[in-house]
Amino acid sequence: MTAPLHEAHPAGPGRALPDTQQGMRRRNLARVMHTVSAEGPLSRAAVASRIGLTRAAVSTLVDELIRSGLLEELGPERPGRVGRPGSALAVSGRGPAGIGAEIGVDHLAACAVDLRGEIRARAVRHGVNRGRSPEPVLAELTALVRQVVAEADAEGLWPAGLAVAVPGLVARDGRTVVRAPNLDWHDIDLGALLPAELPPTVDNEANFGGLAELWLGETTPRDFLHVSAEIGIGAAVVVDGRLLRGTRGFAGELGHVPVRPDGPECACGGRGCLEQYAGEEAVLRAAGIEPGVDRVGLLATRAADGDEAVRRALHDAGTAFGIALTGAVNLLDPQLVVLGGALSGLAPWLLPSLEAELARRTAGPACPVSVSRLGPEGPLLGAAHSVVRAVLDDPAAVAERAGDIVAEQA
Amino acid sequence: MTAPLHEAHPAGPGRALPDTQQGMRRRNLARVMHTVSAEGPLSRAAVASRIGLTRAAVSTLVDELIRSGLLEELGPERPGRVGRPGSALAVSGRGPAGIGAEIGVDHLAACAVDLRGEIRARAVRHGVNRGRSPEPVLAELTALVRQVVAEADAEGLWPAGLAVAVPGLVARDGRTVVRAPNLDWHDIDLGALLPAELPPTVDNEANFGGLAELWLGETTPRDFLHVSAEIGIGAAVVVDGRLLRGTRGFAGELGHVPVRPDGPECACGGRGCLEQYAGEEAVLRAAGIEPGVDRVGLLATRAADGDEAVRRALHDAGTAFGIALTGAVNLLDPQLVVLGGALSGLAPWLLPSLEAELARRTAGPACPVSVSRLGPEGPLLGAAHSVVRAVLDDPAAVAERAGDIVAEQA
DNA sequence: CTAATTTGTAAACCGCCATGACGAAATAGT
DNA sequence: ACTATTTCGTCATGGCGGTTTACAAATTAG
Repeated sequence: MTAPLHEAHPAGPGRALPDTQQGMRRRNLARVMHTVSAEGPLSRAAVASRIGLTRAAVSTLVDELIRSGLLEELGPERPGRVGRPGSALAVSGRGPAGIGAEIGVDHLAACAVDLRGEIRARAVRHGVNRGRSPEPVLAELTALVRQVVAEADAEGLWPAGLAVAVPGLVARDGRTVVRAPNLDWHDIDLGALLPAELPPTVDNEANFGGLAELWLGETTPRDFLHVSAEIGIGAAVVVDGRLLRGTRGFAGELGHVPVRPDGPECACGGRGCLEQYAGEEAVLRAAGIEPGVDRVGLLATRAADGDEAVRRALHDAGTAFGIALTGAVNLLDPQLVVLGGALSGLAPWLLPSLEAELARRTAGPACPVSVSRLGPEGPLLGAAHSVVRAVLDDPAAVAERAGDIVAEQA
Repeated sequence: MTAPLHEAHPAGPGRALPDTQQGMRRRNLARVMHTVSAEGPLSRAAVASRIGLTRAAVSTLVDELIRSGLLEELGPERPGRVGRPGSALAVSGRGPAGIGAEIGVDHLAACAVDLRGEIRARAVRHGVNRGRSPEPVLAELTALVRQVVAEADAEGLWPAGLAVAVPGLVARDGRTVVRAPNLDWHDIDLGALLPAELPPTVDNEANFGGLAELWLGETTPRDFLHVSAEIGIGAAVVVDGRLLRGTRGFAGELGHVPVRPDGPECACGGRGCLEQYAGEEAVLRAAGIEPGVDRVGLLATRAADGDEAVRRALHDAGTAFGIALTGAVNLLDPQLVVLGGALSGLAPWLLPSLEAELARRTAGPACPVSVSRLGPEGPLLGAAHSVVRAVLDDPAAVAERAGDIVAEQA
């Protein structure tokens, strides 16, 4: 599996894959799953009218999905409408689960999400990972993953895949961490260090955060820019509901967009990159936060307390964000910019100057900016959900494995 | 027809369209057309092996396409290989044609391109359009289009659609020009002013230029940024072989990416936008080119002659491009940046500083920059080809109309 | 209690591609 | 020269998948 899971079926005029009846069946199975997943309990007739197939066709599709354990029959609906009530169908709460994991600078986490999107198991382990070598960290993470898988198993769930969010650049192979500055990792093949029993997918935490916003955000459109600043400043570019990865997988490096071309030097080789003004280090220094633990938390506290130096630092960071985002908005014309991750907590003090700068530099109405409500768990949830989406995108692929599982249990 | 023609069949997991056998047939017809179009004369067996269907299936598809006049049988191949030689199939040089048109600041143009990609008719009319009202300009353009259509008709071609490239922002409806600063047009519905007998599609000239690069460029990848500077500085963002349009259709506005946040004021409301350093006006002023006709031509001549002021102006413009492109490359991670339009002629003097700036600001290998070979006709060709692509993308839709045409002729 | 409406399913049907067999047309080997 | 081999295009058959049509079941409206 070289391509990320949730792009298992990249459709488009470009592909030269054959179009056979089996493919049609698979796509229609996926369509049923997506419809039921997105619009809650639904009768066969309701599904049929939404996806444009006949009731009879949907019946056979649903039968197959129920046999595979991906859908469940909840029983007759209780309608006030005339006519025979339908039998409500819902995505199964047992069967395949998506396993998400996250490698943070100071924590590790894993969780299991069922097809309904419910978190069914989770495990967190705090501890500084900065500077540790990959092997012990991955060993700890593997233990967490196994723990979560075991918990999920106890609830009748089996792992359909594992997705890992890391704070760094990940190659398009979905397993190699090219550069994770805050861990000091370079060119590490995580695929080889993760539990062999699960097909793992690795991606940037900003990307998974953006996907979480796309899939779980309440009013998130299909075209937006999700900005997060856990470590470096990263952005997820979502276009038409798809994540833009770039040729090498490095798209979204907002942190190194030039803000002042003659500004301070940056580790990337450039000068005046956004990170020099709005990166964690830069802001903490400008705010006069002394070294210690949870400096970002302290930053938020002091900002809330009205500390002038802190407020000014955040104001200036917001201005820098505004300049960099002006460029991004001009290039991409997104429907929305979402501030996620650590930024969401600092938004009250960042937003005013950010929005002012963006508005000033935009002809006509400026791109709206909102704040994510997913909190710090966005990347972890996005990772787990990416596996769930892969199942919804191609239920037939999973159904085979599900059959094996059922056979084993019998 | 609200969506641009060449996106007639937007496929993807997001769509909720039914997947029936008719749709399958249509997609397979499209696959045959694309394969034959892209890889020259091909036997049925060769097509079958490329698209993964059986020879029998391809036979029936090809029969249908030949009956519709979209494919032609060239006769037996002359191979040195063993076995019965195949019968070469080629895209028809008669039948549907794409009509492209361009509204430039000082010219109008139209052309007809057949399914093979050959230009079969063209018409140009010089004359300054800046400041003229849309109606007379569109009337002239309509005359050019009718002339081209008549020429094409004489060669057995009928117009399958009309695409118009304009130097300005176009709404996503594909007909409204929101803002064309160099024409001084605002919120003009070109759809209402164009020949009613043809379904027109309007788009930004930078976008069509980028699509021309994608479809006609010799080594153009599927992920690139095409920069053109006919009037303002525009870019076409191509991701995975698809043009990124943005929510409102305004994506690619590279000219208003901030280069120096405190630089000179720009008409867009911002300061220090790329256009203030690399826009036509700015460069001409810095180069000391006096008012007159064909100032860009003069610029190139003097640069070639070694004029120091001109060279310095272009060097500085290249630096500004480098800064703006650094941001774009960090955000999009394209495989290539292509300089097109007027920029290609000035590339010798822009490239060195541009590439130096880009390389300096990039960690690791910098994104390669190349120069388009399409010359100033890129947008016009891209427009005409967008209609051709629409035919290749859904031959069944055109086959119906083709049937009508044949019936009329009989 | 009947009529109307809607749901889910079964049987017959049609369209599309796969399979397998065949003649046609070339090359390779004797 | 003649045969064997290979490849091409086509035809008949079959399987698969969604549609159409019909019908029983389950509800509401009158």
